Amino acid sequence: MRIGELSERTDTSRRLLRYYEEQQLIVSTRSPNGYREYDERFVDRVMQIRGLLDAGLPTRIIKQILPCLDKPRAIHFPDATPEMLATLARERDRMTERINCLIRNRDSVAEYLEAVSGGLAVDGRPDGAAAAPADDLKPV
DNA sequence: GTTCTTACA
DNA sequence: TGTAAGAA
Repeated sequence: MRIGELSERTDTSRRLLRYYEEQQLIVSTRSPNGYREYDERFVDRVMQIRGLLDAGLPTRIIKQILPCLDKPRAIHFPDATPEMLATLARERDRMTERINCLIRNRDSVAEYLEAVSGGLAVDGRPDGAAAAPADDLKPV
């Protein structure tokens, strides 16, 4: 597929896709006309990259750990250098810190919301009816 | 019409 | 990251 389709399917701008490629987070082949051609599997790959980016990891780090995240279940100690393991552990801890921070802020906002709108959610829906993506952070 | 590169904000 | 220009 060309960049346009990958862009739509991953909800990522063409600009960003080219940038990711520049940072070597993804690769592509070229059609005779020069257009970038992507394999089906890159849809998932881009999604994962976005997730890591959203988690606050710099592209520099993502480039290093992406290969390992491809097959987390597989036992490939071969390329698991001590430096990389340390990096992963460090990033994991930073993620945990952010999650805790988000939870605190979410709870603060929720508390404020409940204090003002007596039982009526700001969006008009009954309390709790609104989607709460932040809940995905709880399991930590 | 879609994509490419380069460059600027 | 977005957007613009000029070419393919």
